[in-house]
Amino acid sequence: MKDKEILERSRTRVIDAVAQNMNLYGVTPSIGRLYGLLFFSDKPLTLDEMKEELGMSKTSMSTSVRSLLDLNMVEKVWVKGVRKDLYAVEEDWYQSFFDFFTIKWRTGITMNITAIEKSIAELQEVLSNPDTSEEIRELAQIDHLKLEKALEYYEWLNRLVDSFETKEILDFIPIDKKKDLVE
Amino acid sequence: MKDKEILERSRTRVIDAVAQNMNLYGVTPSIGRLYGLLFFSDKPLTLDEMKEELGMSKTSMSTSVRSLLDLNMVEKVWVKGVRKDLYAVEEDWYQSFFDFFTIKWRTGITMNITAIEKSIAELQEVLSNPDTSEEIRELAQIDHLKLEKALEYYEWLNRLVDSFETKEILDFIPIDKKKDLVE
DNA sequence: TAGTACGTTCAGTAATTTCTGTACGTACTA
DNA sequence: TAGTACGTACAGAAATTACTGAACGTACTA
Repeated sequence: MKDKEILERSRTRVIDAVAQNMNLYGVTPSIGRLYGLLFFSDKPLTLDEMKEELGMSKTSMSTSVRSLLDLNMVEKVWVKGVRKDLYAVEEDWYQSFFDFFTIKWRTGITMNITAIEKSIAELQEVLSNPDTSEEIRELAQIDHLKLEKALEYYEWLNRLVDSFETKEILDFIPIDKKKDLVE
Repeated sequence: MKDKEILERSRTRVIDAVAQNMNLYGVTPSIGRLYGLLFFSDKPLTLDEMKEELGMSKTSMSTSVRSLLDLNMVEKVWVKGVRKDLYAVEEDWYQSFFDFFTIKWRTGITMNITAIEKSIAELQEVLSNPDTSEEIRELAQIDHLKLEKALEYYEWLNRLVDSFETKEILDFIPIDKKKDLVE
């Protein structure tokens, strides 16, 4: 049966590409392939089915699915009468994209802003002290300036992530290609 | 000398945060710390200075700097009379951000679009063949639909990256906080 | 031209990450 | 209540990635 092979190959090609792409975003290739499997599956899958399909351990399936859940890329599905946990992909890829980067970036941004603000405060302390030597004062001033610029950048990034989280970015880059239609 | 320590500590804190953040984007912590070092440095550094400062091998410095160069986050600086190569950070963090994601994402997007288009073509081939069994036809149709949706998503992502590359995103999310001033 | 200073290539090593199998806890079933 | 089916923690194994040091090529220097 040749056709079946063609379908299979067409899936595999896309799954590989998607997995590689997700890997670029810091997701393990295995997790990426699992996502691909779920993406093409016509029904939610159990851990055992995934294990079977990917030839990996159940433990791996468990932890991988959990990662995808944490990123809101996969959801737990409840089906009457089925005892095993079932999982399916979040169908809306835009939503997944926004969730992924909101979740992933927000932490980093917050951490950076906190660190920078703390350091700025320390530098200001040094600068406001009349006993500070001229040499130190100059160094502190330079660093202070750099940190202020960095802070501004992270605040901008925060606003970018806001526009992901609220989906307002879609007002600027609409899904519908005809962006300039309104004008 | 207490003040010097404070300055040092304030730098280290930010460098660590930045490195951790970059790690989130798929950059090695070592490379992140190197970037931090260059960020705070008041002058361009040589490989030997970096090696000294970070306590790592020159080989590592060479490859790490190359990575940062590839991402346009660091640039080679030429100074009259200095034989060694000198490197400094790209001062404009927004530019670095845009370059980073343009470079990193574009490849993945292109790869995915290619793969998806190829698979779609194959599926259409199967679908247009009158000998195709009803069972196969149905499967192909479902996959085809999924791939069309995925394609739409990647094309959207491509437009998002376009807005990074052209910096048009700054029209929507301005660096200057007062976004709604014009209205 | 020989000598030296530099950056990089490459093969091997170290460190980290990912994966597996066993053991365990919980919840449903008879 | 005992038994079974399930998901997950955890420790060790396998695979991958990051790092190093020696050797090499190139270009400047005397």
